[in-house]
Amino acid sequence: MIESLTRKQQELFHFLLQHQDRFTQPPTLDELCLAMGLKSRGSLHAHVTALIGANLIKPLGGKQRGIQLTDYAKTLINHQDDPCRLPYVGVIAAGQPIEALENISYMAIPEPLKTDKPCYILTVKGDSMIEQGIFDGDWVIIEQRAYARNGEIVVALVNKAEATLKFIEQYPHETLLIPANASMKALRYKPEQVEIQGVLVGQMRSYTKTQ
Amino acid sequence: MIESLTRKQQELFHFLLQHQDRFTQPPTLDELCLAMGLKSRGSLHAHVTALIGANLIKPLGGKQRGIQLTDYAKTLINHQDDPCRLPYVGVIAAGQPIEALENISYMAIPEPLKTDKPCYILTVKGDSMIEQGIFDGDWVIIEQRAYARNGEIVVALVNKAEATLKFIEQYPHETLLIPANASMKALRYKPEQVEIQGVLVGQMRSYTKTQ
DNA sequence: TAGCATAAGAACTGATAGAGAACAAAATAA
DNA sequence: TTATTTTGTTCTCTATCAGTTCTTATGCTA
Repeated sequence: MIESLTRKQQELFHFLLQHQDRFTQPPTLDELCLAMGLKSRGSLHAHVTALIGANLIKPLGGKQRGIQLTDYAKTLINHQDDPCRLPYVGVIAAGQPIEALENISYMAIPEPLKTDKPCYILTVKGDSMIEQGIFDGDWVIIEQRAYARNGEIVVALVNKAEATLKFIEQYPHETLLIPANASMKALRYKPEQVEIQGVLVGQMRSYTKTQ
Repeated sequence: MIESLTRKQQELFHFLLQHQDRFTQPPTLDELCLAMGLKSRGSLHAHVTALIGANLIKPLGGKQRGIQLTDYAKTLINHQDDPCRLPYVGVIAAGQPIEALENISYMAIPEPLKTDKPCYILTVKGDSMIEQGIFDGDWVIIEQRAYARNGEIVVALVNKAEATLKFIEQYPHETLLIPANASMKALRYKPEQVEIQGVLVGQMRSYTKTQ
């Protein structure tokens, strides 16, 4: 996405990332022109349109409310500026798609619980990993990647519909998703049915909120 | 929600947030007009209506002087969770005193994993709490206090020598320290043998460092 | 040369903001 | 109670603002 931007477009994007706190309200084109030393809204608008195409800022559908970064763009800053804060994106319950939140919030995460790759946080619903010490209501930190080694715990999207947190075993003609719960069985799929969305790298639990 | 507001509407909302203490009673439209430099109540009223539609303020049932921030709006204020840092003080292994570190280090801890009382962090050694999802090598966040309710998980110092992480049950003539591990037995002590050093409030695990 | 990125500026359109009038409901004073 | 003032609500009208779409122009590079 970002690679397809021209130099000026990247410059604009980085400006928006770095100064997003500076604006209490989303900036107007005129304000951005002033800030970037341009004299014409029209010129800037072309760059803005490119950023919208790259899914970095949101179009506001005819409204006049300034331009806003997308959630996707915000995850990018996060990795650049403040490695300790990760996006909390929603809830993962076995058999359901990940329930995404309207407003992504950020949590400060201890350095050892994450990797230096992009990560995000989910809340776990269900007991499928209970024998691995992952309980209903725990938070998990997931490294965003599309592949895994056998024996890793992954966020897997099955049939493009159901998300689940399981051990994974991948063989040429079969992919197994294995719970850590004696009362549940391993699930067998064709490799193409299973899409890996991330790998477990950390886990957290609060004893004050849950009980 | 808040994104659906126009600039002026957001400005009004922020004004209300910042000056909510300033008004002993909810402000009238005229007072708000004065404060925001408007001359017409009618203009302001449109903004107020928009904020009501966004569930940010509520009218008080037809009464005058009615506008108040909603609970939802108040949650937006204290949303700034500063990454707070807790001291990492050492290792707790059942049967050993807490092995204190020479140099105490600090870790950034997510807000929900701690309390607003003083807390500290230990590394767990051993499997005595394995059925509670607390594994060898996990970090635990402990709220520093000298008392506990029955059923809480505590850091207990036994005979002023051995530290351990267990469920506690306190009775007039007996204190029980109960592991969460079917292969281990509960330990019985006289109350004066057991000193509580803190109560478990959070737990964390890294899957990248431990395996 | 053609093609692209960049910029300026004009012109257009719908969104937004504000003033003021008029009226209704509520609060206050008599 | 009644009369008066304050406050909330609805409306119209107008001016301005902000996003968009143009055209034009200037470098730069393959």
